[in-house]
Amino acid sequence: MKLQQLKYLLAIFENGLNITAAAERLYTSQPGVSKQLKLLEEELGVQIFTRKGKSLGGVTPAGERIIERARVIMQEVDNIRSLAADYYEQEDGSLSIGTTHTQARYVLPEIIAEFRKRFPNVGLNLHQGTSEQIADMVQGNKIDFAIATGSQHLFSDLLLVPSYHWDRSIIVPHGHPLTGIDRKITLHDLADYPLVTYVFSFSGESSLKRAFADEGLEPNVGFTARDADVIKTYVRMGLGVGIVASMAADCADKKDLQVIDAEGLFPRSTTWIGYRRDAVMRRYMLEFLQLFAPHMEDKQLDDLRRASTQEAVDELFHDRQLPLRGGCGDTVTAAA
Amino acid sequence: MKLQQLKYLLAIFENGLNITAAAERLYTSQPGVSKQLKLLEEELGVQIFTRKGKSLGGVTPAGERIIERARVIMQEVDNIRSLAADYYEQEDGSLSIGTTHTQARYVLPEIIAEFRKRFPNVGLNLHQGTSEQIADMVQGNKIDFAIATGSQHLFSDLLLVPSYHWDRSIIVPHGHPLTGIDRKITLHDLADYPLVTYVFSFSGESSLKRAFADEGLEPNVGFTARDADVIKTYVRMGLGVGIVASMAADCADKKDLQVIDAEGLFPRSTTWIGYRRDAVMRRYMLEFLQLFAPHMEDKQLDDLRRASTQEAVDELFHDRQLPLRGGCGDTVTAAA
DNA sequence: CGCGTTTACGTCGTTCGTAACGATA
DNA sequence: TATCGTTACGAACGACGTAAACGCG
Repeated sequence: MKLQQLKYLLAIFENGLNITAAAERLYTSQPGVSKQLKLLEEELGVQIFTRKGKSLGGVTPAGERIIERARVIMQEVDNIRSLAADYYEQEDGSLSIGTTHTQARYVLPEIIAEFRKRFPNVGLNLHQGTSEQIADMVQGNKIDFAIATGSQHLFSDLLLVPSYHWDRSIIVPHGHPLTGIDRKITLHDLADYPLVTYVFSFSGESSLKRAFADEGLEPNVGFTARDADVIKTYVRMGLGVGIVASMAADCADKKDLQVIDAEGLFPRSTTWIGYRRDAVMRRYMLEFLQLFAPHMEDKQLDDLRRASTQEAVDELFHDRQLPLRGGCGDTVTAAA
Repeated sequence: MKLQQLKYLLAIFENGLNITAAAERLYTSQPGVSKQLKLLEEELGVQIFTRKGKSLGGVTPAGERIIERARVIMQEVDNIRSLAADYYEQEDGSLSIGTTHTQARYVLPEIIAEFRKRFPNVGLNLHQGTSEQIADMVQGNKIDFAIATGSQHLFSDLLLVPSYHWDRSIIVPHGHPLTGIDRKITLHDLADYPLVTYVFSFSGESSLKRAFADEGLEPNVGFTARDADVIKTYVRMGLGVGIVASMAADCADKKDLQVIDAEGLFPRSTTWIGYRRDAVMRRYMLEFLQLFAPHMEDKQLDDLRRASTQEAVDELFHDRQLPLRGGCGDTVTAAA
């Protein structure tokens, strides 16, 4: 058995049992991959894939279990490489982050700027998507970090570090009736207008809808979009009242949009950053983590390295104040 | 990086950083091992071992972590081989068991006889030792199963399956005063005589001493030995009253020794069988497990396969009756 | 000078890529 | 006939073992 054979095996599996495609991804010849697969199967004495004529048809039960194990092995091989590179004090490498639009657009820019300053030789890849798509990226081992809000159930392979809280903000065009109310806006006020907000996540229920339902109200959701910029565009066009993450209520928008703080109207959300529980983190990854969750002290970061279960991670933060991010993406204050 | 390099690395480490010894164990040439180590270090860009002149001096911090990971990898490689061999329906292989004298001498013989009948082509290795020695065997990955009583804390790498209970028996020469007592023997009765029993485990406290202490008595332990056969010999010589596991109060001894049941005098003990939590079990291993813990039904065996934490294993048995083993090694009855 | 590691080098087996072949839909 | 996997073969590479050199105690 050779590591290369296991690598080929995984590549074949991950390319839909197409040896040609796997060979291309591996930058090698197709007969080579074919042969190594055959050698592996011969050595083990089992078929890993069923054959449909000459094509691969499916994965045998033995194959499934072998693939599982091969995954662990390749992960550990990567870990050894990471470890070594870190001890070698090499500050190059690459960092792939899967995240949602709000984070990518309103929160990460300054963090990434700072990170680039500290690690100019680390390549950065930002992969944007829905929670589900990010979960897929995790599955395929495409990203080092996932950053999202809620949807914890999709990320059982990751350890999630709670990073900050945020509330929602209401955005309306200047002169909108809601701006005339001089007391605190209520859900009842909002229920009168068509709302423009985020597409509800496929999984997990919408905390927005729930907030209305708890007051016996039915929100009039006129339009949903995946990202705040689209929502703002439609709000500008007078299509409704926008409800977005406070971080997305950008200062720059105040020229043509009015931002109303909606703190207290909806449950506060918590954004987390997650990493594979079985992956070794390079030093620059730890630093990124600290940039993203700056409330973490060095000691906690160190404890985090040792934590291997979500419970252990939660334990580290359960009595901790997380920062609260407000408009313009700034950290406003510490939340209770 | 190659699997062979990792294998060599571990061999060097396990042979006290002596490359020559490692090469011999690997049935290969010493320069080959030396070279592969060097190549690995070069590829990773870190020293794994510190050098003392030309000899290896110690393990670097990076080396320690790399060795840890390499262990996992080699374990998974073994797992893949095991899996494959099982699917190939090969009923050969080998089974190494680490256990104590009592098990090896009084309990395992008939189990092993049955096992050999079912799997004549599986090589069997019985390694006998104290709990501590067995723990070392586990550490060095020398055994597939460990069988012992108590000492759970020594075996955190294993999943322990409780297998049966047993009580102690008192053995005395014929005509000993204790045989004249026609009520149930008490600890007070025993305290009058010098006792001959097992060497107390280094770790964990002696339940025997504790039982006496709970009644305000101080036992007069005259002599301790590691195994029941030695104890019996000294009891025959009139050196004291023997206290041994009931299984060891062999029927054959009744010619010259009298066996007095001590049920209730001392806390009941539980013998378990343990296997590495990260190892895949071959079919014959599962069957051995079932032979040793026959109260397990097929369904439980299947659940066991999936269990990955000790809690999950305990859960499977917490409302289960374990068999009770009595004199002559027979299973007497189900315990409450 | 013995012990253990590294270096040097010739041999042999393996991997790789190209090219040709075979099978399937 | 297009797609995909296997077989065949020569070139390049890498692993292994022997022999010899080196460093240390």
